[in-house]
Amino acid sequence: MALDTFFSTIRAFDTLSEEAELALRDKLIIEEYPKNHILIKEGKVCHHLYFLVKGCLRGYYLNDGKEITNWFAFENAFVTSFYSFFSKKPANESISLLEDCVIATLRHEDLQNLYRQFHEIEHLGRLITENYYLILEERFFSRQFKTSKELYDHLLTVSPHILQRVPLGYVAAYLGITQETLSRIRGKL
Amino acid sequence: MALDTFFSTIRAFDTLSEEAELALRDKLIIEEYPKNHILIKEGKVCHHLYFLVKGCLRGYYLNDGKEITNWFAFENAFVTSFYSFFSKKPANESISLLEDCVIATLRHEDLQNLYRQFHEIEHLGRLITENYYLILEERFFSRQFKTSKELYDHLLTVSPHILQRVPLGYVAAYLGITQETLSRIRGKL
DNA sequence: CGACATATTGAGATCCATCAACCAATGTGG
DNA sequence: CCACATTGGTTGATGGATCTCAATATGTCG
Repeated sequence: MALDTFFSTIRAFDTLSEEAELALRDKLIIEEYPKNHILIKEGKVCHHLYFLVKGCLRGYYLNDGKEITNWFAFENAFVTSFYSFFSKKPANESISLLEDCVIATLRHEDLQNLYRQFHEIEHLGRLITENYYLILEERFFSRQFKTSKELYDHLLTVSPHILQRVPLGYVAAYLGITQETLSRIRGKL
Repeated sequence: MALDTFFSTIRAFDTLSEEAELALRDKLIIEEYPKNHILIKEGKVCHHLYFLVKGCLRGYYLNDGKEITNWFAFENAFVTSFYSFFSKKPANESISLLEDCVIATLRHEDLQNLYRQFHEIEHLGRLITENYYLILEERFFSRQFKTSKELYDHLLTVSPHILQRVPLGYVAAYLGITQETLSRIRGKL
């Protein structure tokens, strides 16, 4: 079943009681969306937390009218505009699908109720949030201290298949450089 | 009392029951340290969460043998090597005091016990973690899309007094540029 | 095939790091 | 109270990385 990967992902953080797991499972909705579907639109409040079961997608900002891809996600990642989801304010970023995707959806309100009802789910939520904080911190750090070439090489070792699934321009933006620069970095090998 | 500012800070996130607040208060230790004291040393595991009651301090990395200040904190901020504190691995960064400081200290183990014992404290911990995530995300975003001058101007509106307390070089590193560049940006007004 | 997205390459401009000199304020020990 | 070191800040010259603009492949899909 599609939700198996969801539960094995969160089990890496902590195990839930059967009761809590059932309650959580009950609130998750599996949906399929086609490539290029807009999951979150900038300016709108995002009321859902998504878990990407299959496919990949990108988050991007509008800067001077141009889309700047800021991150992407692959299988088994939590996805949302964390800013909007946490703060209930309109999102600054949009999310659009790079492939056909299978996504598990959890309403903000349902999650809050689960947090309230199950201490262990709130515990899990805290651990996952901490983990995402560390990932972001690591990325911030890398941007500051590594050269573009190092960032690119590291990305390739972590996700060797990424260029088969994501256009070069998006990867470049993720690394904080332009597509032309990344193309040149790749050329010089 | 020194802990009043701590509790009014966390009350901005959520209120605790009297029982939970007392249990938390019981585990907090107020300490004073002199300027230049090293609160966290790179390479060591950080077992404490700190709350800065009075004073200011900076976190820095070593890069090519040089200290690069990555952030600083003022009154009413939570401070630690989040990486080390969350993951229990040796810290990548050090923290040193820019002024004499009054600091509330909470042991990692005590915090975990409080989390276990009080759902409401775990709830609070989740909210605060989410909040710190958003602050980091905002900072990451600003770095990507704003010019150094914009970053500097924004910093001045948020913390107009900062240059009275923090040497220019540290501020520059925080903004991701060198001291010389920041000096030039300031000159051209 | 034609249209549109994706990738490469080139040339000039720009921002900023680096290296180095210099200056002002402060502090310290003789 | 002076000589000197230390810290914090400014200024100048140079080079490197990368952005921008533009032209030109290379794909890919209806």
